[in-house]
Amino acid sequence: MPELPEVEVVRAGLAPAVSGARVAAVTVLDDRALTRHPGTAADFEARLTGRTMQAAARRGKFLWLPLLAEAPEESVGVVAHLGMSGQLLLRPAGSPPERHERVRLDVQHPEHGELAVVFADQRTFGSLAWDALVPTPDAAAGGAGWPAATVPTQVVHIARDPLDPAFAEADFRKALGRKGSAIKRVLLDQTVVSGIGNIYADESLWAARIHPETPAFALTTRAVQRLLSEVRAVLHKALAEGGTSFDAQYVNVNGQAGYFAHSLNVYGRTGQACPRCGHPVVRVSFTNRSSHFCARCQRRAS
DNA sequence: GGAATAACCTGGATGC
DNA sequence: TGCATCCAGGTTATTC
Repeated sequence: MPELPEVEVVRAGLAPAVSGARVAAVTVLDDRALTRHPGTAADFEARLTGRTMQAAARRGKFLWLPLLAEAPEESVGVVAHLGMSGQLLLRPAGSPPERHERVRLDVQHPEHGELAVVFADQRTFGSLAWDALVPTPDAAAGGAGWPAATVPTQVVHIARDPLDPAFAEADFRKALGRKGSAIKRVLLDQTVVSGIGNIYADESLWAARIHPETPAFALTTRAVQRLLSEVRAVLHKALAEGGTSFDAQYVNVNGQAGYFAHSLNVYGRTGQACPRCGHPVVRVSFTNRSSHFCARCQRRAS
């Protein structure tokens, strides 16, 4: 499931291939890949064809490809979200269709020549969209790979992620102090902190020895600092290992899987011994999904 | 206004 | 073997 490390691996893989590349053709094979696009598939194809991409940018789990301006004051780009199973793949020009391929961009790069940027998505929760870029509320850089202080309108409500140099720790602590919800729910709230999904929430809470159902406001300042430190450590480690791949759902732009699944301590390890204390890892239902934790290491505070 | 929940979706795993 | 059901989960609209 693409969370921050997986999306960052994709962004870093895309960046050299799309920066400076011109979109020669756009083919939408499935309109469901454009659920966030305000117009039709034909509109998306027409807008993007002939445009030149500047970079590959990311905030949290959102990606965007800013386009070179063709008019004064114009600031636009293509927003991408991988959802549950989306993939952005780099393929040779004219390569056969990928399984679950939804959109294909045929691009021409001044150095790398002709390439295909393929958006494939099994469960169709991901999407692409044309969007305007607007100034960031804090006037800092938009996100990873994008030094300009702009973000797509669809991303402006998304908080900065913990690896962003402009991440405001004080604001994060204040937000937790106001939340009566379970800390895990807050970690998954992309308007509070972005980039964390179910896997890394479970792993970070285990590392910080915090029960997932602890009310956010009940965490001490020290506990919040420890949690943030563990979130960053988990994300950095996952990034170094190429992300988490359980099956073919997540791969990098070359179709290769990551290795972090081998480093998971609690996620998906129901009934297995906690690596820290040996107590069996438990799984509980949590708002349409699952939480995995060690009931001995992660005591619930009230 | 904040919090909780359902819906969207596909394919693999499981049970009968 | 074949069919039905369950499960995975990011985001957002809806409901409370």
